[in-house]
Amino acid sequence: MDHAITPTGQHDHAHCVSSALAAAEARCTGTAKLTQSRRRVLEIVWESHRPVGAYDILDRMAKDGNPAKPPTVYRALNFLLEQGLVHRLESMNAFIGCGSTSVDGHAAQFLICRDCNMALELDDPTLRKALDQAARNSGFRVDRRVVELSGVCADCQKAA
Amino acid sequence: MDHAITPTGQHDHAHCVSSALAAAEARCTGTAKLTQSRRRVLEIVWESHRPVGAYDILDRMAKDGNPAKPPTVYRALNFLLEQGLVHRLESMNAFIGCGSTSVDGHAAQFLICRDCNMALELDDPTLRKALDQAARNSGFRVDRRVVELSGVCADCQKAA
DNA sequence: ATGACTCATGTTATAACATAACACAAGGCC
DNA sequence: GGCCTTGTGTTATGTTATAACATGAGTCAT
Repeated sequence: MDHAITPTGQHDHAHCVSSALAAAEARCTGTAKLTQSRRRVLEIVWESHRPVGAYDILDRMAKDGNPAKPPTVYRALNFLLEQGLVHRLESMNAFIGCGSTSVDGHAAQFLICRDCNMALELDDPTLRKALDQAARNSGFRVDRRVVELSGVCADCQKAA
Repeated sequence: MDHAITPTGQHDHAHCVSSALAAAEARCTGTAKLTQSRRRVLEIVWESHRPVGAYDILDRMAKDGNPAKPPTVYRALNFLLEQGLVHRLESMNAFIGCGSTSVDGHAAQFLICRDCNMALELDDPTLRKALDQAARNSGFRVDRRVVELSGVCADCQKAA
């Protein structure tokens, strides 16, 4: 992403979506192709910076006139997860577009506002190192990191 | 807990359970009582240091001769979560006994071994501060922390 | 160009996880 | 006793996710 994303989403979202899609196209050039249904799911995920549930995506597709069944959506989501194009937020059973182009994108941390439901992706290498070091101190080798902090974002604090 | 817990559980587990139960009794002296069914669920959770699913608990209770329905178990689990006696591991939809007596016990971090399924609870204040600081840098106020690192524990690395 | 292979999709059914809503019981307490 | 709070029982249902099997669309070596 070459632009700032604020928690409230006061940004050029069309640009946001188009650059996400472009990045996805660029990444899926090999055997792993960004097919129609995968692209559609990715677009839906990127409609907001709020996490979206698999069944929300299904509803959205039904409204579109392209009704789908759960396996279709879960397959697309799993593909997008593998490609590092979306994240799964474990604490919400929901998905969000990956806003990082870094190699470590899937080591990201999330700040989830319980008021406005916005999820802000951090990609803080210091934090990642601190987490890995803590694990290493216990002899653990870390494969996967789930770091989800819930609370109230700056804007919602002001509003309250 | 006044004793070491190793990832492989090479410890005096009877002591482990009894001190967890004693701590629970001590905590639930006011209006929030540790009733029969709550105690039973807590005991089942403490049978191992592995996260246990709500429906595993139901199965366990059925085998005991005390069959229960899902709401019974979820109510007990919610009570135990409120009292800080168990944790929920979001990335596994499972529950584990809280091995911390500290005030910040619910800010814990977990190391989950994908081979032996053991979950080791860290309660690292440095890590907690680093996470809160990162959130604060984005203007977030943090209410709830989900930090779950999956990988391979020291013993399973040796075994492999 | 066809057979074999791989990858993606469609479809049905069901598994796994969690809660709503209502009825009832037990104990405190004025 | 009447009232209130807290906990439990029960039925039903909501929500999230996957298994299993059939079909189709493209590639590619022979």
